[in-house]
Amino acid sequence: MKEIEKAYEAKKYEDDIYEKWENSGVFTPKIDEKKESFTVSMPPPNATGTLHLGHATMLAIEDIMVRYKRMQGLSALWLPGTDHAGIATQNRVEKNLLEKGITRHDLGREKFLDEVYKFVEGSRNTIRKQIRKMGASCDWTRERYTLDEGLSKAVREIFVRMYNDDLIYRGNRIVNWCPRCSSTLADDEVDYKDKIEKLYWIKYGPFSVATTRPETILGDTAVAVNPKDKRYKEMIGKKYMIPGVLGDFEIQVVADEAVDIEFGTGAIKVTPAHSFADFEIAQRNNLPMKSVIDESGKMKENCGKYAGMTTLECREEIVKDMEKMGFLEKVEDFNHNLSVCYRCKTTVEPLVSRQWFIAVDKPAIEENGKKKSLKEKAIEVVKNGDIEIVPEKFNKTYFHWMENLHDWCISRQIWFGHQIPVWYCMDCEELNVATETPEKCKCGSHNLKQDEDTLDTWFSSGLWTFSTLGWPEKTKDLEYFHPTGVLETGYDILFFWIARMIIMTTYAMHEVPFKNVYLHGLIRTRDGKKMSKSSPETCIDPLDMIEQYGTDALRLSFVIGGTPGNDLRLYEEKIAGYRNFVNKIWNASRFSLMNVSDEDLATEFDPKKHIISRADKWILTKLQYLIKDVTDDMENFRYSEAGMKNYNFTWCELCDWYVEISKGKHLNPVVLIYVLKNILKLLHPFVPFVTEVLWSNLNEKKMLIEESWPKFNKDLLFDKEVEEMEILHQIISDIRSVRAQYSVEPAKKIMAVIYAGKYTKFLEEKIEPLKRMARIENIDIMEKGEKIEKAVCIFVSDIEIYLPLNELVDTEKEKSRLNKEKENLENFKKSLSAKLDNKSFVGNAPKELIENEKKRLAETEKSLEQINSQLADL
RNA sequence: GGGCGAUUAGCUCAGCUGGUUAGAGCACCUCGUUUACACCGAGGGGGUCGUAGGUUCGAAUCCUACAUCGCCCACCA
Repeated sequence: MKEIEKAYEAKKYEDDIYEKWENSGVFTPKIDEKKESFTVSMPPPNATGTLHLGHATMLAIEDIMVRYKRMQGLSALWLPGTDHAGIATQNRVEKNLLEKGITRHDLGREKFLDEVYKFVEGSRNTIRKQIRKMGASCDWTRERYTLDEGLSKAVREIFVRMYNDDLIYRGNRIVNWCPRCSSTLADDEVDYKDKIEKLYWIKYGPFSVATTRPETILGDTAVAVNPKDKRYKEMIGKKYMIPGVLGDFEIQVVADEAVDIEFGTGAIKVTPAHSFADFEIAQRNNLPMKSVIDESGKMKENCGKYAGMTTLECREEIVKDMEKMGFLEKVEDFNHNLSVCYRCKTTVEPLVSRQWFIAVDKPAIEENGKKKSLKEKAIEVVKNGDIEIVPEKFNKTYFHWMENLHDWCISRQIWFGHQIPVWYCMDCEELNVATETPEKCKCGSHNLKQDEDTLDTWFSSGLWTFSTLGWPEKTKDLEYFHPTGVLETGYDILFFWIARMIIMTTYAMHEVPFKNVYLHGLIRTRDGKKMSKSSPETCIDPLDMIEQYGTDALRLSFVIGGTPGNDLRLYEEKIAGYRNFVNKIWNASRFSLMNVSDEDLATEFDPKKHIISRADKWILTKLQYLIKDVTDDMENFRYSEAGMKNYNFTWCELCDWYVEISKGKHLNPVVLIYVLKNILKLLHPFVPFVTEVLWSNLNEKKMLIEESWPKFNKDLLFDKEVEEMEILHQIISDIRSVRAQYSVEPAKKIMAVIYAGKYTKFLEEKIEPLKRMARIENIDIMEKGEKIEKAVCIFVSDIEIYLPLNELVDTEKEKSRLNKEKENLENFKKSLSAKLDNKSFVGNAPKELIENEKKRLAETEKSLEQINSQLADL
């Protein structure tokens, strides 16, 4: 006999429970060769971050996976960490400094980095606390950070290996350059913005060309036309002097397939150094390159009077000048996709720069005597099923992206990150690529200078699954926990991260980083818009929701009603609804605890001894099917389904029926507690806090988190009793329904006469709950008997129930009620007979289905008979 | 331009390999302090499963076209 509080107040318990888990060491799995391992690498939140809905979703889903596997007896490791997020973090700190009027250059590299480290340390602690708030059962003893010594070592090691394998090279190539960040951007770090711009038509010697960027004329070295274009056939290969604003300049005419004959004049000006498409044309045609824009987005010295202007200023000036000089033919509006930096939204300036690249197309990985490129290997492991993506539809997206991947530019001109492990000799031309700072150059000189650039953040996070386990050392962790089980994250970083991990891991480890990829959708507002902090009325702060409704409720709202890869709309009522459910679990337990003794709690359930009633058998059977279904759903990543089934069982079956029937002398403490313990286990991965608090009241030795997942037990299936119980449910529901239709006050007790046929004995046993739940004063149960006057009649299976409501009975109302029922049944009967009369159906459909339909038809006919007979008497 | 997805009750969504008289939660209506829970209980209304064809004995589920919405990728001067 215990009494717990009337309502569950999450706030009171959550922090204590988390501390208890963490201090107990359950989050830290042991390396046990007898056990299978299961690893999840936590997608490292940015070091700048505070918890947002994306993190919260990821943490909820991953925690469900990990708790489930842990309860299944696997050695489950969930490895947490943070990402230094080079550009994002540096921008953040620069912004903070700018408020004080300081730029990073004022401080210099070292002092600036100190500022960054200080900032990062603060925000890392914030995010650590917030991850705990979500109930994440991750192993904090193994926490990693991309700039840890170990991980940095892994980064340098990989760099050196790839360099030695000729997979990393330095080249002059066109890159996306963000003048604000003063750094290159990878292709997928560029966003596009629709914008209407001016398209200028320019008289260009013998040609007429169009451009949205007249300032690039200063860097033109060619005109390209389509080789099939007859208009320019004669001109291909020739050189022309073109009169321009700075005097005549020379171009040559080349033929290239990339030029569209239909568009404009069919001739384009080529600026190899400042356009991706033009760069490629130049490469194919061996064109000279003329760079006219520098890295701050200003015109270079070779631009005469325009030197020093920004590109926009220059554009304005040059247009004016061209107009004066008669080169401008026309100007029109043009819908253009402007490339902008994904971090700061500054317009990207394509320019040629000397950068480090990873060669993705170069044959490198040797297998069975055949060499495959990084790309080929990364495609192969998904194609052959070594990695399975959930949902499957993302396979296509992945292949498409991978197949179109260009060499990956990995150098960034920012200070915060892993500095490139290359030392240039100031005395000779030699490059020294090494994992540690070399003492001297191969030539003997000590005059070495390390490359100023840092590596792309995704370079280091690409190593995440194995660098966090100790690689390049051959650690026991690495051997036991790698490859990891599932990589779970939002679909928006499939390319950024997952693709990179697959590339880097298949290269370094010769194995996949993970067996499964589970992609969750994005969280949206009720209207399907992106959650953004700029609209606080629809934007939900997870921490605020935890404060109000508890972590468990929030977790459920991420999981139930969503499917992998599809966006999920979230709003407060939803979370409140799950808070109600959490409270329901609490109260089902509260009821149980109030009605059992310590002795009952200590008694181990023995089916032979403790099963008493049909209700016991019914709930035990339902529980078995639940265990089976939920386990199956968990194995197949159907967390929403699993959660919903738990929800329905708890609320509708356990609370609404079993507990209700149990009230009074029918209560069977041992079975009730057995069922309760099992449902708490099944619910635990979803709502860890409330279930653990409740568990602590059950006098168990172990914590719930350490318990084993329930197993399906076919000895606890009692299908006959389930059928009988369902009849009882039906009778009670129908009586309640009639009471409501006749507006019989709930307080008023009525009489009932039941002719129960073969169910007589069963219903006699259940007379007490039947009276209580249908609010009946007196019930006469007989096998059969005469029809009763002035009574409402209900039929359930072949049981006849009479409710003598006397003066309340309204013959017309009864007629219409019965007629409606009759119509339903007749329609149903019609469709069943039509099916069964159809020879093709009988010939083709499975036997069980046909048998079942026949049975249903017989039942329907029986009910119709009863109703007709009743109608005849009215 | 290429690809992917969505369209089921007023709202948010389930419905896994085709066989349910189409489900849930919220909202709505009626009633209700009964040995847990008003963060509750009981009862109820509400859907020709986007449209049009097709495959099949049988389609919300498979195929085709169309419509509407959304996302991703590419990009042209």
